[in-house]
Amino acid sequence: MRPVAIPARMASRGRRLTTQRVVVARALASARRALSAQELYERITPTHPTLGRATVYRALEAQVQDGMASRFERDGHVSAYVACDATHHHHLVCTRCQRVEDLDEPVVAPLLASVGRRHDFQVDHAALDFYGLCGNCRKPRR
Amino acid sequence: MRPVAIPARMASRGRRLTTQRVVVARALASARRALSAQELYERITPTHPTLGRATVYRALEAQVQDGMASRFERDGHVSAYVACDATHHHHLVCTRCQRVEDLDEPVVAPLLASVGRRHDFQVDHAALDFYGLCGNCRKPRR
DNA sequence: CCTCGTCATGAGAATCGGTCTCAACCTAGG
DNA sequence: CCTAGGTTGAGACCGATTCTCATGACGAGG
Repeated sequence: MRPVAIPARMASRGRRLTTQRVVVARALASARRALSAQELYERITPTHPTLGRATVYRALEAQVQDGMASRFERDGHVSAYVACDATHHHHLVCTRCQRVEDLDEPVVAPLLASVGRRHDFQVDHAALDFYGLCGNCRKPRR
Repeated sequence: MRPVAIPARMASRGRRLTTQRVVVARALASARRALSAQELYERITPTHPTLGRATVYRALEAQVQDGMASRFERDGHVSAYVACDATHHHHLVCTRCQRVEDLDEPVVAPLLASVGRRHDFQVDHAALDFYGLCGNCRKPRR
């Protein structure tokens, strides 16, 4: 599914490699869509009943810091996370099915240039994600 | 400051015109930047000590629904609000000083077109706000 | 300008993500 | 092995927002 060994990407900056973090990382990577910490916790609990809620939050935070995941704001003040590779890019998050697509740099670059030209404003690259409906969710429901 | 009579814009859809909502609307309109409900509450309390916190939240929600304000997500799962006119547009929110600039349709249109062309994805117009640093906040601090 | 049906309000309790605390534990380096 | 220091799990804690419910006010229709 994701040939890159997850553990290999978790050793950064004196961060220790623990089973818990690997479990969380695998669970997120295999989801292929945006999940909240709570949702992830519920997916993990059945197979790892002793893994604590706080550990999930901490593991997700670590992944975000290490560039292995990005965080989104979902409606209702909830954070959602998606696994992503370390090369920076932006995302299209479907607000209905939570599926995430990558949005490449060339698509957003003109926008940033345009904003810079018209307004004196530096858009935060890390905050540049877009929400909406994917093709599937836009089809008329039966 | 804002010549349009606020009360006149608050009568929509059988919504009652109460002093409390006018107070909240005026306070937000005169702020000219993004404020959280709590911040707004604190600005209102000195002059209207009996106005309840819940009322502020409800008034802000009503304003968002009626197109008199937009809501942003600030770090820490806090909502922030800005007064805006009913004609739709997007915003540049400075994450440091919370000042808000308007971003006109012509600037974002090419982006939406580009996304539609490359990915089958309909970006939610209402969710299209950008965060970053305004010119002022980007100047080197002394 | 009085009445009534509703919707709105205020105060505090309740929720609910998320974070913090701390003792026990484990990883990595020597 | 042994130690130092990052990690963990449980539960307490926090802070923003929402809910509850009795009371109060808006405003349409007499």
